Amino acid sequence: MSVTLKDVAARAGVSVTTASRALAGYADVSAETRQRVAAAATEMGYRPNVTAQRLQKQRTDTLGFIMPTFGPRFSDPFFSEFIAGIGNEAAAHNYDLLVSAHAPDSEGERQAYERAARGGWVDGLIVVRTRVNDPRIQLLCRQGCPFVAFGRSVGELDYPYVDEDSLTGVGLLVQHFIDLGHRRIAFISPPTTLMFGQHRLQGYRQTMAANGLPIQPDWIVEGDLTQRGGAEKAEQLLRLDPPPTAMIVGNDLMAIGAMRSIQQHGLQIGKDIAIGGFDDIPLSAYTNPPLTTVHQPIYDIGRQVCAMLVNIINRRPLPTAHVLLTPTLIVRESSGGPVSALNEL
Amino acid sequence: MSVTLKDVAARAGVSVTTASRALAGYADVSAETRQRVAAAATEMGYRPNVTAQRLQKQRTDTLGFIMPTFGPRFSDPFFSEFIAGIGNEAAAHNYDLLVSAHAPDSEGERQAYERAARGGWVDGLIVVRTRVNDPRIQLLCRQGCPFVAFGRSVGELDYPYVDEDSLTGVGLLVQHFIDLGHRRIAFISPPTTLMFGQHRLQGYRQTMAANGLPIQPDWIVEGDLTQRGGAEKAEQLLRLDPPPTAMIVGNDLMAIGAMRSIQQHGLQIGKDIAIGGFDDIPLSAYTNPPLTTVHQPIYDIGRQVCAMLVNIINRRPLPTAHVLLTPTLIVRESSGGPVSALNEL
DNA sequence: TTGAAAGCGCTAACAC
DNA sequence: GTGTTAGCGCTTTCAA
Repeated sequence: MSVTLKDVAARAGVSVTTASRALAGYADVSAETRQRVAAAATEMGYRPNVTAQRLQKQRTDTLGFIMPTFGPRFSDPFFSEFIAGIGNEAAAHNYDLLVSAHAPDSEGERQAYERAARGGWVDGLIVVRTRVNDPRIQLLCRQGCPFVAFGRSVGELDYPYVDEDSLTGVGLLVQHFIDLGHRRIAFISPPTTLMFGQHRLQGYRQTMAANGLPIQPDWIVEGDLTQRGGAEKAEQLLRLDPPPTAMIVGNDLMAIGAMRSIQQHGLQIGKDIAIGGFDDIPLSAYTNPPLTTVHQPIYDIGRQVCAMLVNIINRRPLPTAHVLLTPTLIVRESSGGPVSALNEL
Repeated sequence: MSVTLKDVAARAGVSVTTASRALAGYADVSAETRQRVAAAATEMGYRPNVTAQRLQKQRTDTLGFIMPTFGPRFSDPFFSEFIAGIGNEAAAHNYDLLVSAHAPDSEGERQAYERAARGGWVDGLIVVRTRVNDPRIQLLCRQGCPFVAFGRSVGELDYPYVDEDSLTGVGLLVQHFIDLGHRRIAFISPPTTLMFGQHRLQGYRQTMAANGLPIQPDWIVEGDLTQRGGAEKAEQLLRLDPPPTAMIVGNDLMAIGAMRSIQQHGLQIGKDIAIGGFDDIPLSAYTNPPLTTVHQPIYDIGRQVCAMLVNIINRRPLPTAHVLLTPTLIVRESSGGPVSALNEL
């Protein structure tokens, strides 16, 4: 058992209360007493018991993050970076970060959110990969549990979020390919149960339409955000006759998978077919060829989401409750050069 | 404020004590009382206050993981997978997982471990990327704080760990390249301040020696585990005269960076130069060309480490305190085929 | 079978 | 300035 405040107080020859106030830096403690208490605390190596503080203060000083994992061999680099972002920001505000992992839409996930919403477990939650009619958001809103999401949702619910304007982002990508001369542009969509899946898909549709380009139904397929998924869907697109000359892939991980399939068909990326991704994960600059993509500052988003949540918990006014980041297109070799009329036939 | 045990007790017309025992399933409560209490609890939506339980029980039911982050834009997929592993296992044992992020060897990291070792914050810790003379391990051992590490260390300290036999793993890789006819094999080492860096480097040295192959000092360079680092170091190796015909890279992330540099020099991987990595991250099967590497089951290691920790915390006997996993070589195209005598000259 | 009472370690009114 | 007292919500002796 470790050193308690009581021990320190005894050593300093004061009451527990005084010791508490001395350490908390209250003004109504004589300088001399404060000294004695501080000295005693240091000598004895006193550390306040956080659990006791929490029980008393009725707050946990802990933020929760329930990470949607899709099974083992799950290793989306997104989460490492995002957790580093929230973790660092949380630490800066003296908050702990509780992480748990559950399959999306599973019973376990539901219970975890339920538990959090009940209060007493964490002071607030960070929600990612918002879904259409997201039950998590509905629950948290209903229960009045503080949270901030990375991602918008649909419906009349108003809640604080940070999001990247995926629609515009994919638009940049589509326009880029169109400007290079592509006409048969396919789209490997993220799951459209995810809000950003919808946005990205919509960005594709809208920009194609805005350029007067018809979309073949075959050109749109939905992947699961993994490399494997990307590879499978690209495979499917390559079997079309005629195949697309460009593929826009809903995230970098799938794009990397897609590139692999294409190369296995003996096709050259950037020449026979152009590829664009989304996220700009660090790896995307190191693929062969490097991947054209849309940048998303994950680490900073993590920090920002966390900072907002801390403000909400402490009832501090929020500068803005809805942050929509403007995407940047990162052009690399996978988009290739202008398409010749021949290739386009 | 939410429903407390007191509320439930009042509703059921019993004392708090009885309510507590009824819900805890003690045998000395009449079936009828138990019923009433359970009903009241359900109706009122009672959830025990974990903080109060923790204060009383003098345990947090929480595991800590202090993730060594090397700055923003940090996104090693290792951590996503590892956290998913511990998170799932922890949840299965009704433990929470507290994650914080600190730069290795920083003051912040030291304080975080200090805090954990003091007790009261978490019941135990998971330590990764063990270092030579690791101060974290020394601290935890000294304080008697329960922990399990992923990785061995040096010194007389005996502590529970899971580790992969990196030495043997790299050995497999080196032998594989030697068998293909390579003689000038370079090694991009992980930081040798990390234990696995030492092991991997040693695996390289030993296997080269065992085959009677001399090592040029120039052939060994040290990288920082990132793609960028791998790219830079490969660049450096390519400037050697004569350059190596094969490079073994200390982790897959650096290997991917190295491949990029090599390709930028117009060289063909698997033909002009062979590459091998370590970790078998999911991505390594999707690089161009796919990467020969040594498999490391991160997710399962996370589970196993976590399970061991839970046993230790609950003073249950540990089947084995030291687990050393046997590595498997995954041969893919980046190792190319046999080297011709010509190429080797 | 049940309840009163003590206490986990800390904070905060309120008196002195 | 400092101490007394009363909890935060829960578990657990110990008596009844």
